Amino acid sequence: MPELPEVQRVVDTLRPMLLGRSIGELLHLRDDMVSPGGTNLHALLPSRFVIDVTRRAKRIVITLHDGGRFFIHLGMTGQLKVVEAERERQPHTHLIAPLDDGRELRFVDPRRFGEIRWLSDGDHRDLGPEPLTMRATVFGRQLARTRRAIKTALLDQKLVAGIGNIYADEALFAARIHPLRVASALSAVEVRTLSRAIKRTLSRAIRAGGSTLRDYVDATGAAGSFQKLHRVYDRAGQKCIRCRSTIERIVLGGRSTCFCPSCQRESAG
DNA sequence: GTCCATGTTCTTTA
DNA sequence: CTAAAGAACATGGA
Repeated sequence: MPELPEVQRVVDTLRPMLLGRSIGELLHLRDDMVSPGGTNLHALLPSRFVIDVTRRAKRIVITLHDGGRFFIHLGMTGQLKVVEAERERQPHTHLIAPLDDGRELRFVDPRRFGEIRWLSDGDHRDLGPEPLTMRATVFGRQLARTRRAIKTALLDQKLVAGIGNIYADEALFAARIHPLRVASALSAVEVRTLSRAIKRTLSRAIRAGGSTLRDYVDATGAAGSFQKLHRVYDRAGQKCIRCRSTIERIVLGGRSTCFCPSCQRESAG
């Protein structure tokens, strides 16, 4: 469920519900979801209050009043919600943190690809620039260093952080760049076009509340609607909205990749 | 039973 | 060193 737009949406809806709230004794914690191993959230969270909720890449970062910080990564199926305490618990709930307003912060993740990580200083170092605010020249410098396919490069969180399978395909379509093009072989014009396409696509997706394919909801439980605006993702076999050609699907880096063979030509000419 | 899935990381292979 | 391919993690839906 979660790429940058979905995570941003969770942060935006979570922030007003958490700011200034203090956390009580944890009611439930599956501690193998917590890293580094051995981190004792039962000791770290209670009686502290939340002063900030932000996003870095696909991570939801919560800052406490004494400077302690942790993040939650939603993996594929994670949900982070604030609900009334008496609300029935969903299966696969791995964290329940009671708040001082009668509500609870809950983390639900059936596939358990997500994680809760206590942050020590210097974390996030392994992540590339934020795509919404990066300069095109920085992006270009990153791309120039790799001969991988551009689609594969976009999914590399060290190269640029926050893009996943949906938005990589959608941004490449918007920029009319074939997913198999060698990253370092893109022209300066193409790099700028792609940089802009990424920002525009992500911004539109955030405005639409993200893409809900199956599980994704924001912190209030609301689904997104950007899936209705997908041009190529999950549209293999259907007609391109721009040229009526048939959208193709290939497998790249183990991920399915959808593109329009006519709008996104493989040779630069 | 099969295949596929919005993510990340590790291993093997070239 | 780069990077591609495959598997792994765990669960559920079609």
